[in-house]
Amino acid sequence: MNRKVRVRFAPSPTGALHIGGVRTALYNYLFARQHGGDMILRIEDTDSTRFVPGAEEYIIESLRWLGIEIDEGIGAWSKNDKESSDLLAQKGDKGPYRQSERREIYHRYVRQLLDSGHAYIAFDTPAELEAKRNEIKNFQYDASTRLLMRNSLTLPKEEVDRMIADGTQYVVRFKVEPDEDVHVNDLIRGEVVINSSILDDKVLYKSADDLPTYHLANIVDDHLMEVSHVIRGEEWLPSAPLHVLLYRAFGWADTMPEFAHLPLLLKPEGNGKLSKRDGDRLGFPVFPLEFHDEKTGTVSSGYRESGYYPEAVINFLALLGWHQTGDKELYSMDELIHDFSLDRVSKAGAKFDYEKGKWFNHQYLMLRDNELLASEFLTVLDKHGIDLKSSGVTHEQLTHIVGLMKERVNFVSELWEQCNFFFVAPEQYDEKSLKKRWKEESPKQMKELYDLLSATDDWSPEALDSLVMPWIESKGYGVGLVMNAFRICLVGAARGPHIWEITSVLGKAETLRRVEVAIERINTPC
RNA sequence: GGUGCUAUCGUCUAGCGGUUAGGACAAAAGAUUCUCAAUCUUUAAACCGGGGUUCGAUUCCCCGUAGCACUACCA
Repeated sequence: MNRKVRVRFAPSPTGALHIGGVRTALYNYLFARQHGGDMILRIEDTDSTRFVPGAEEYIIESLRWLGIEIDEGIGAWSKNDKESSDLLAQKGDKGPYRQSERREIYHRYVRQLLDSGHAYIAFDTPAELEAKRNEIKNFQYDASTRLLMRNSLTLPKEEVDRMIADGTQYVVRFKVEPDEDVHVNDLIRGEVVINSSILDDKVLYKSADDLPTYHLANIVDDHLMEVSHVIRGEEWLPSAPLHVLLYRAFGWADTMPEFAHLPLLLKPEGNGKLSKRDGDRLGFPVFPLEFHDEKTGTVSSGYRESGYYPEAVINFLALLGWHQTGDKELYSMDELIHDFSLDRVSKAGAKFDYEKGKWFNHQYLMLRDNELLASEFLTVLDKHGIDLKSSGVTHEQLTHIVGLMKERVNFVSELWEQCNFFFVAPEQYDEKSLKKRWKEESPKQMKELYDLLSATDDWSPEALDSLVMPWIESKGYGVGLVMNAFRICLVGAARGPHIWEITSVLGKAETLRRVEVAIERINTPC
């Protein structure tokens, strides 16, 4: 079948888009781009009771942040766009792309199924169904039980018509013919066969809100929107045979899309698939962007706000369930588009390894230009109340500092705790470092060092090094002891970059001042 | 309970009948350094079990086991 590749990402606006959904979107996108096809975003809001305001905007904003473009549907955008302002703009001639706006279309197709005898009307109330479930073990609404129920198969036509006219609530159910092996060809798993007898007569439409259910809407829309490949989570695999049956019932079997069911993202610890609630419980984000739930008033952390770069999230996610032959780990979006293939997607679920996500961010942070990092760090400094000018650090120095320190952090925000001493003098001195590095003779040595340093005017790292090192040797002091005590004076702890890098940024006056303060403070315990 | 999917180091995975079973994250050790990191080197770490098929199975088939998913008028 040689038709144009068209895929869709079809989330429900029931809250924040979670990271598993992001990966599904990503795989769809990669597949579409690789084949020169279209990526459609469709909103599946057929459950009116679960709609969450703002969820659509959230989904689209997330995809934009990550660089997953949408060619058609809600929120269409491309990287070449100049910041299109309307987040929810629709694009494409197969719309509307929001299922709640497609009622008339679904009416038509429900009618078709009813007329062709593939579906029937059922009046059983939720309470009645519940009663049946209690009465009959493993009750299922199917060929073996449908004649026991209140539906258009068992009730006289006049009564059915009358009830509908009276406004009695009803649903339309799909009439599954029993005992037929339904074959589903899955691009990742191969052929899956399920006997139709285990399928129930799924509800396709509910009169209560005049909306179809997922199953009906999904098939009708994929057909009308000429979707060529359905790439979705594995949780849909059990209902894939039902979908095949629906395509057949509509007479669309020959243009049925191909299916690919993706392995699930699993919890890092214990069992089960990664859920929305796992995030802050386990200490990592499960959402791309921070999410404010207005109903519960809770805030869930997001990758963006946690300091992740989108390219790190993309790279990390791409490799959770897909891997090319070989050892390559770092992939740009373009490389992913080039290398991705559905037949190399793993079949088993992948535990979500958050630690590796950090490592990916570390990689991308190190690749980042120092100037850019410096400007990012500036906003972190600002949050800590640091103003570059008053701290006496120049922009050149900041860029230099960032360059020195970037390889030791995973996030820009971590830069603060690694190098705050460049901007503020230590308030207190680290207990452990003192114990190990500040000996009885340290105050005296520091005093001598103070005198030595005050006498010089050449403050370059090289000059200081060739001044101090021979001095230590001539005095017979331990290099480690002197340098670490010195470090404690300047930093407040035994950490940080090379000591002359620190003195060079601090300058002579500040360096001497810190030594002076330290000698006094450390000797007078309070 | 029923149905389906899945199964290589702790984790993500490479392997597509014959390999010392490879890489990465995490872990440990060492090197380096004035410190902490980073870096480099090294180490430890896996084919779920049982049957087949085969000269030969991690690889193919079956069974078992385990994990997961689904089993709504939710998607």
